[in-house]
Amino acid sequence: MKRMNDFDFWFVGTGEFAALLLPMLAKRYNFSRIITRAPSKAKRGLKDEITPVERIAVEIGLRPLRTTVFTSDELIISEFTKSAPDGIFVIDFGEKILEPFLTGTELGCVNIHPSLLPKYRGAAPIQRALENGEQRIGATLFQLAEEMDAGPIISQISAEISLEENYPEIMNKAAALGSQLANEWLSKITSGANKVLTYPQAREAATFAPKISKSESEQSFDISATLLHNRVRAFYPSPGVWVPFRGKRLKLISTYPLKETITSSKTGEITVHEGIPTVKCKEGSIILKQVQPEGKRIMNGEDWLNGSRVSMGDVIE
RNA sequence: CGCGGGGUGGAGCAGUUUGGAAGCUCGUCGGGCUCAUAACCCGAAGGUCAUAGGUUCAAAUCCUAUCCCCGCAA
Repeated sequence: MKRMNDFDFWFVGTGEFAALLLPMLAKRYNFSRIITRAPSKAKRGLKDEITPVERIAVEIGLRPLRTTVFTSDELIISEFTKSAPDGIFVIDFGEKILEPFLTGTELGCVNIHPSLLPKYRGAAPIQRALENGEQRIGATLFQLAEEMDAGPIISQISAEISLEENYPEIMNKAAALGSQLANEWLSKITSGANKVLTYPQAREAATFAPKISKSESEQSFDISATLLHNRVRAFYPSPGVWVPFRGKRLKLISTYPLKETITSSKTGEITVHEGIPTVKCKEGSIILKQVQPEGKRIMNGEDWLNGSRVSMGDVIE
């Protein structure tokens, strides 16, 4: 029987979620290859931006291999053909996995998805779940199949979340859940060989979580306080939520919804609630705990109130 | 060399165009009022105006260089 460290895996990932999982998985998994995307020109001054996975990999002493298009990368394919690993983790990678990788290993390609599949298939599962005000999130370990996020499930776990938790916090939680699933799976593999059961996803229950588009980051107070709050916490830190204010953008960083509606005030009007700015929404009102005016750094609502000479004015739109 | 905003007592800002005594809203500390207070009144402390150099009788303000923070775009 093979022991834990006899199994050889590849880790293929790009984004923050994969970057969180890599060190957790690397504690017990033996990754012979870390594969991530090549750096791209990005941000101010258009500097080379390495992927979160590469950053973390280097931090923990692993040497990642960069690729532009994984599935057609000659070098990687030839290495794979020569000596395929026992299995591949493909996490938050942003590219559809094709043959020879898909079915070319003993244990297959597995993915850890921060959702309770078949709900929230797609690119932004956590964000969309938060936006919809879900009270439970989860993680799913499943086998990759041809159809996106539709493969058979190995295991799944869920957890309760609160109204105050935002996307990065939930992502951390989901990663912890995901690594737990991965570790349990490894234990099963090492003890019971290939007797890991999977079950198909309920196709008719599937929902989709499309990427957050830039245009969604402009919001107004003409929706319910709860929905606005959910979007603020879901879209943070990128692309974030902003409202137009005095010709510039005012990013809403951290908020909290109130059921109460201040009567006799109109939508978008600012009142001061215990020193903290509060804005009336279509339904209820929203407390601005932290904001970020364009060109400034993140600040507390009170500070913004102090410096910007805001009082009982209007926030347009 | 993608575009742009900014660095001023502990916080957030005004003042820079038209050089000439360091200001605003808060916070902190002390005192007062009050049954009491996060409310109100009075007072105080606290600043190399990012850094270096230059122009000038005089620089937060004009010129040059550098560092740092941030928004947009991609």
